[in-house]
Amino acid sequence: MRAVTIKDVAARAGVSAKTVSRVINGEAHVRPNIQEIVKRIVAELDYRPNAFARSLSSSRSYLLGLFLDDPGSGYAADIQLASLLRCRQRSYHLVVEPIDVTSAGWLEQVNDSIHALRLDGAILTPPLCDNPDLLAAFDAAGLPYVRISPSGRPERSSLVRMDDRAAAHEMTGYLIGLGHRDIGYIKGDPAHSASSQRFEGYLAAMAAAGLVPHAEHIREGDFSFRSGLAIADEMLGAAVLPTAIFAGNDDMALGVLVTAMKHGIAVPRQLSIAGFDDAPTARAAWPQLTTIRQPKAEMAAAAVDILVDPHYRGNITDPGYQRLLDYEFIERSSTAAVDKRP
Amino acid sequence: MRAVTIKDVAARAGVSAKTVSRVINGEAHVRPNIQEIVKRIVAELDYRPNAFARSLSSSRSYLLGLFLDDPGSGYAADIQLASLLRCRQRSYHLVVEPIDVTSAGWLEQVNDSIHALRLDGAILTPPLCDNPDLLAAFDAAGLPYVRISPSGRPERSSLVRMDDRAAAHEMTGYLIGLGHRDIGYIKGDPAHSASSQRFEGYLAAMAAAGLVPHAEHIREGDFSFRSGLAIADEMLGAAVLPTAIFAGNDDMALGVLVTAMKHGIAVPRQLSIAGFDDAPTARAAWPQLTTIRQPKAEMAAAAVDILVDPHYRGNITDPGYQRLLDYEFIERSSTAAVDKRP
DNA sequence: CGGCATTATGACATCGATGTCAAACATAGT
DNA sequence: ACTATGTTTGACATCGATGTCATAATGCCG
Repeated sequence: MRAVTIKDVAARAGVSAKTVSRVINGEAHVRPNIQEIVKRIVAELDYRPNAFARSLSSSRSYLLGLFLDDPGSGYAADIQLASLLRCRQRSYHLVVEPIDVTSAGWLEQVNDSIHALRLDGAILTPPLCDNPDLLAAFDAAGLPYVRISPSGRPERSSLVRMDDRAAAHEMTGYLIGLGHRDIGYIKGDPAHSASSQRFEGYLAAMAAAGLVPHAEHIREGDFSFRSGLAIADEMLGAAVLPTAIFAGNDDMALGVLVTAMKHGIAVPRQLSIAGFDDAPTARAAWPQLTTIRQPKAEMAAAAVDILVDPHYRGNITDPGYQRLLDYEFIERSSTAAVDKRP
Repeated sequence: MRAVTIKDVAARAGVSAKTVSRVINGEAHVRPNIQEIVKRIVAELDYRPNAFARSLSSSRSYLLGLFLDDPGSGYAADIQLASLLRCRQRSYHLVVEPIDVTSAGWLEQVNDSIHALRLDGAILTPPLCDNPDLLAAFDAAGLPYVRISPSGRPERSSLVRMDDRAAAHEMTGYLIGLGHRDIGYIKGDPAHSASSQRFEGYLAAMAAAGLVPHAEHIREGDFSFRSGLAIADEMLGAAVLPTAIFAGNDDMALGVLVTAMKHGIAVPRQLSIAGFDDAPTARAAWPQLTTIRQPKAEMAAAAVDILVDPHYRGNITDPGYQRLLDYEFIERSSTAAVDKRP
């Protein structure tokens, strides 16, 4: 029942443990025929290197940490799955670390993980990627990290993002193109930098079309379905209604959708609704939401790639380590040309 | 920048490394005043044991594996988060392993994880917990595992579950109590044993009330929103409509809800809809779904507790290692007394 | 105060891999 | 044939903790 070790393989193959190690790690300087023999024995014995022993001696852990703020969200799930799969391809493992910055001692917990597990790298999702204390802890530990969609400071670390501003600009332009002039906007959680970037895109597009947003039709939510519900309830109960509402994410857009139904407002005939994120529920809703697809899987995979890249350490300013990925505009049935009839 | 090791602590405290080890692991036979000194030095130097070294020498990895079939689902997210938090409390770490049993070489991948990481235990979620190949792999490796809601074979391993049958029975009884007689049922994915258990509960409750289900109103979906949509579309387009539909999970129930809206059928006045799971979307929908809350977090935590219990190894038949947790019936607004008017 | 059980402590081997370095071997050039 | 150079190979130390076991210190008793 004892596990097979490198020595067993070495003995059986008639070579030293070091040579087996060389073959396994694809190092140079091993005669081809010996390589073959070793590989055969490895397969025969079903040998698998012990990750702990390897980490201990090589001081690499082959472990990446994924730090999440809200692990229950669909966003987190997508990022996690994609990173996991990419890690597997690169024979790394992923350790998921949900962080609750409101709990006492959270920083201590982060340090525990970093040091006990000797992580080789970390992936930070919003809004953690903008938390100065957290970044300081990583810097102090000398742990390389990649931020996904951070708010700024590109010089601080490598990062992976999409252009939220441009996407929101495009969506707003699309609504304007449909003939909408009074377009409401629901901002997201101000803790997320994406919220302001998206809002800026909206404002810029409105300004470019010479439109002035109706003050009552610009609100701030927190990215939750619930906040979408509440805000829409106020907005749709008022005297003057917008003909379109652009929400900072799909969850809030769905809140608007449900509220519109409750108020007997037909979507998209009387009200167009646009979201952001392409959450699974965006497709599940009826009518399906027009939205922006974030390249979440691609961002996660790119983050892993950067961290495991052997040339990576240190040179974060290399443009290859500052990736901008493409979003996708998705037109579905929650938006339509403005209804001209009185 | 070199990390602090146990030797550093030992030297500074004027004791041997072994004594430091004893203090850290709370072993007996260390004089109280020495314990204090060591603890002080540990804090001063901010020492943290290297998990790899510890695992290597103790042949315990302090790692638990969570094996998931559909990592994107809300169910998976809930289980994962709860296990993660409990692992942290017990100073274990969790490695999440999504398994795609349709992909080639999945079993090989599982074996890799088991052996390379030397997992101390595994948590299996449905439907993986019923996969004979997977269980065989764990047994062969001598890896203890806890199954969450398995279909049966309680003698095979310790397990944690709730009574799906009783819950479905209760829900059906509740609908009957509201005056419903023609209650449709949408079965879940037959690969999940919960599907049949819930269906049995439904059948038993109907039989107990002397009701015979309308053959056309019993269908089989696959737990997806989409399948709920399709099935409801057929059922609600027919001549004879049920007055209530009980779906095997919330996603399908939501499909029914959306379809009812599309057909202009008022919920719950003309049609009562009940779900199962208490998915987040069940509360988000409008009207909110009447459903059954599964004790997912409690099940996950219990699974972790069992695995890290030092008395655990082997004696799986101990009743403490076969836990049945309580579900909760949640009445919301998608169900109502049957409308007597013609 | 001596004898004996018990507690406290540390020296040393060990877990299973990789890093270092020197020795053995091969190849080419003169 | 004899260096000079480069390629293969393995012995041994090492990573940082814990397990084992021998020994030192202590406590208790008559």
